[in-house]
Amino acid sequence: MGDRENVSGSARGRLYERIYDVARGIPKGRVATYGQIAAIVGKCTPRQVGYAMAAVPFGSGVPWQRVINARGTVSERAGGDGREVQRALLEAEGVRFDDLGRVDLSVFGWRGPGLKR
DNA sequence: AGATTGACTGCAT
DNA sequence: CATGCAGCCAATC
Repeated sequence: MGDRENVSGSARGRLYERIYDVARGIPKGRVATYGQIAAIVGKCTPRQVGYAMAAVPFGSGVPWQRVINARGTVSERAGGDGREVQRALLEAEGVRFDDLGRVDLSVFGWRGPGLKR
């Protein structure tokens, strides 16, 4: 059978799978930026991370909500809604947002794989 | 093969 | 803090 690496219908894994793997490494109650993920994965830019996150299948086990932009804000993605859902999920994990809807990356920002706190 | 878009980043104004 | 511009690379048309 042709091994076509068919991941969830569309898109080949490879790069995506690598990004998902890093995303799964984000501890609960912490958030990482697209640039951070890209740096850990290597050979990939924040755009690709964002693109990969947009392609995350629902319930795939990837904490896509823990991935936000470098400004500590939640990006407004296609569809318009969902941004508030992401915030609710993060708050449920212990991440605190300020009145402007921003997260203090110096406190909740993930420092990297294996490095906790 | 070329043009367009995109859950980004960083710096300049 | 808002807006604009350049760099970046993969997916889509």
